[in-house]
Amino acid sequence: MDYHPRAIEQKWRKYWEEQGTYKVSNESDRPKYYVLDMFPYPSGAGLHVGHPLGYIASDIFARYKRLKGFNVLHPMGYDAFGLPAEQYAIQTGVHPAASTAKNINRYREQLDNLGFSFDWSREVQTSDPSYYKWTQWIFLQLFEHYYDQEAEKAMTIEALVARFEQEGNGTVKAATTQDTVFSADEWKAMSAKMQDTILMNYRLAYRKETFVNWCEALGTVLANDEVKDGVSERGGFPVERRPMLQWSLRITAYAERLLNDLQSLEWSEAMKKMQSNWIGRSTGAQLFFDLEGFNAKIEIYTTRPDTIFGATYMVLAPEHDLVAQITTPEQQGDIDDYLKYVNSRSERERMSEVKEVTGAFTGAYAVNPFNGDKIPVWIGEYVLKDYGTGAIMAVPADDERDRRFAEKFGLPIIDIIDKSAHPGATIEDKVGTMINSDFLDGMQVLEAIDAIIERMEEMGIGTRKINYKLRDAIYSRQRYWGEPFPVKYDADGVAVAMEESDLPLTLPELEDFKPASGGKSPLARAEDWVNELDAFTRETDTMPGFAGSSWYFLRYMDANNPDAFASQEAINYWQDVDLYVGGTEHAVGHLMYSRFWHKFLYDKGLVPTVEPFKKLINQGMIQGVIEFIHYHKEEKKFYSADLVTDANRATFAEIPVHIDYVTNYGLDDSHLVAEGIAQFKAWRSEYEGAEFVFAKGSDRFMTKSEVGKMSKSKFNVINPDDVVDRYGSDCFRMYEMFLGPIEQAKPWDTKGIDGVSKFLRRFYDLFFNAKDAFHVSEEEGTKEEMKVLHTAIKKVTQDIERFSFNTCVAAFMVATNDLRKLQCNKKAVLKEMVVLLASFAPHVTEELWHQMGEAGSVHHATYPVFEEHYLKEDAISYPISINGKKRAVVDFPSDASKEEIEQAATSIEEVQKWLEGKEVKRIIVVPKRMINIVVK
RNA sequence: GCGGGUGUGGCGAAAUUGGUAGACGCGCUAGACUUAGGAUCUAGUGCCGCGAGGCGUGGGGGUUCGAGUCCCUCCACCCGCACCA
Repeated sequence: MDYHPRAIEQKWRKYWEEQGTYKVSNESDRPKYYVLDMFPYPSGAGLHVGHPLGYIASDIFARYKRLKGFNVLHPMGYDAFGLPAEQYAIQTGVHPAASTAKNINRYREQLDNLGFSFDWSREVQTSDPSYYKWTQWIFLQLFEHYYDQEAEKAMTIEALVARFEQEGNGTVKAATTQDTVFSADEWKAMSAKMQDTILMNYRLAYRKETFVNWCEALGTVLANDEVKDGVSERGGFPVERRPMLQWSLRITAYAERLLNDLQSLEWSEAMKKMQSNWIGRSTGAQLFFDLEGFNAKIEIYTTRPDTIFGATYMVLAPEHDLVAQITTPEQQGDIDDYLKYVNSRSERERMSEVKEVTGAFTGAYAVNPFNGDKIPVWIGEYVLKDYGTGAIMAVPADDERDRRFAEKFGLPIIDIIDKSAHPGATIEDKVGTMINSDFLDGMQVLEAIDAIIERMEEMGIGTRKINYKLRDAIYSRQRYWGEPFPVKYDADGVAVAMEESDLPLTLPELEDFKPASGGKSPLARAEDWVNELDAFTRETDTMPGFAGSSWYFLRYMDANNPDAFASQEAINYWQDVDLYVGGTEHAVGHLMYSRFWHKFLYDKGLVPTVEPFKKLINQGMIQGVIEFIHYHKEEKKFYSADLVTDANRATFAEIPVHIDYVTNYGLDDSHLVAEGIAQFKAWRSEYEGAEFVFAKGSDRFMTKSEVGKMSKSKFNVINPDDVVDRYGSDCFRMYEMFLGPIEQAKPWDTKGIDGVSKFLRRFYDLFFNAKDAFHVSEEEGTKEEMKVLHTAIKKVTQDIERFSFNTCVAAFMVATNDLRKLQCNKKAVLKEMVVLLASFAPHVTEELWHQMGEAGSVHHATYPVFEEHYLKEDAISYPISINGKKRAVVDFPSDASKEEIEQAATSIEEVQKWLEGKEVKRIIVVPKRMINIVVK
């Protein structure tokens, strides 16, 4: 019987939809399991074959868990706010909502074509007001909370205000940028605006001045990668770093918990490492240096307080507040020049030219608190404003960067650590004996660190301090297509939260999506909307992309709830995501923010778990193959790739060819035949007359293949729909899994798909007799058949559990080939095979399930049980011992006669006899493997 | 520079705790059936060798009766971070 996947697949997809086969309830006595994919941004390009890899893997796992008896939540939705739709709107005038809706429809069609078991009744779209109402709501919660470091959790601003009224802020230990202390009376005496300013220093969502790349000529803020050589990439206008008032989220308050809780997660080590590096915890000391002639101190952070006797200069970040105050008149010119230079450089340039040493002397001197030495104070861009205190003590003897700086500017270097006992230690290794360091002399580095911190604390000039690289997240975007802030400002500019009952605050309609003047969001042009409230104006910035995606996994639990972001019953039932599948590109963005929001909601008692994503699998990217042909620029002819040599390569241009024209595309043997050449000429009419020089002695025209991203501009996008049309989605799903390990990046190569296609046909054929009629026998399976079945059950189950889907497909192939050889048509065996295969090939298994006359859906069946006795190699063990030392065991098949065993045993003894006189060192017998006799 | 990973046939890749390296698929070879074969089926296929046999998991060294797997070292490629004091 011929296998016609398209007809079968359409039939069952319709059936599933009608039957609501994949609808999942929040009430079940089955154990819950939550399988989640990172939801896509619906781009205009649609899906290519690389996108579904993770979705297929998670779908297989979700189906497997369902068959195993779990109530499985497996939803899908769209991260629908984003820049591309807005750019498209600016160019074409098409409203982002319209283009997004169109793209979502296209995505849905493509996803539906692959037979996923999503429960679409729970679909979410982050740009839908009924969804972003709750994004705004969570933002307001962040706004109304601060982080209390004693309670180690978020607490309300209301409670904070109450404490300020009682005792001021001196006793409050909080994550804050508030650096002055006030009493209760002082607090009460403050103006509302003043109080608001102070509270902003505590709120988890707060407004502050942040440095951005400002382009005056374009009237907008530019992202780092839009700035090149200090000018805008578009237009070449000057760009400066300028502070702007922006919303931020105080994620740093959660740094310690975000770091500590990593260890409980089943994520790859690489992923956890990326997160912990991003958080970047370090321990050290914070201490003050007096400034000579000023009533001010420089506060610095160092992980190496032990090296303080080698501190021969200090460096402030160029943006440091003290710079203006302490610069001497003689140095003012130098400093101004330097600041001008620094401002002209984007953050990216500062990062990319790490090796270059720059700086300027302020003319001021600090005083070493331990020996009274005068230390010159410099500024330099290698000291970052946002890390530590934005100021360092420089120890050129023990820090690579400080040394380069000292060498360039001729500053003194004092050796303070003797590393002669540690050959091979680098300049920054914390080993060696202290020298030239007063009371630290003779100590080892690690004891010296402790000793000096103790001394500093006694002297009251410094403290032990933990620092993080993690920065607060800037949360404002000057864009239209994002969530509006549910915040209004009074005449004093005090931010006031909107009432929950007024949410959602929806986006106003606009026709022009270009940024407004002064770097403002296009929303600023919706004046009616901005000013529609008496005595208040609205915030015109919108939230960034990660806002909506930081909590969507919770919405799926109760996606249509109008009264809460999800009901407490739903959240308590589903708890958290058991398996999360997505790309590594979100390692520190989305995954960090989601963990942060989740922890905040946990503090509020709104979610029962500390972490949102228990287990994480990162699927590798599927790349494309880019095919080039060689064009001889002078002769104006195309040459087959084998004719291009290193010697003549320069005379050729490489022209990308649409892969549809290439036969056997892939890494070897890809070529154009006459038809492909005709297609190419029709496509690129400018080459219509060009001659093609073929490979030697062949009718082939070789191309050059390269692995790269699939993209429209490389003409190498493979649309899954085309593959599905030809082979069916069961085949496509299995082939994607068969390509290789799920976490590994690999180029797409359609060539091997025939193998999987063949497998499916053979599997299907098992159910048909020689006359092509459906026929399965009611007889019991033979011992041999049952062994094949149970080998498959065991292997497939193990492999699914460890996400080794490629070997799983191989196991299906082996079993099918074996059953074919056995000419097995026993229902008892085949029915189990159908269920086993159902997660991978949902359509054909459903078809066969029904053909066998089984009731309901195969996807509600019970996963086959593996019974060990079918696999057991019945064996008798016969122990032998040699030289009284090693004990070994030889296994014989159970049908071996006693005589055979005796004989084998004697033969071993005979070998032993034969070996007499020689010293047998050892005999190792590995059961069913080998006998290894070692003679000395 | 730092951190993480990878390296196995012509290709994609397998290989529980160290135990017959190369499962499975592609490709290739031969054959069968066919008007035909880019269909299907059967057999073969790591390399060298007629053979017996030898050699084989990036290179070199080590531990072990035994190493793709463990240790040291070097090389190549990929990914992430990048002046974090």
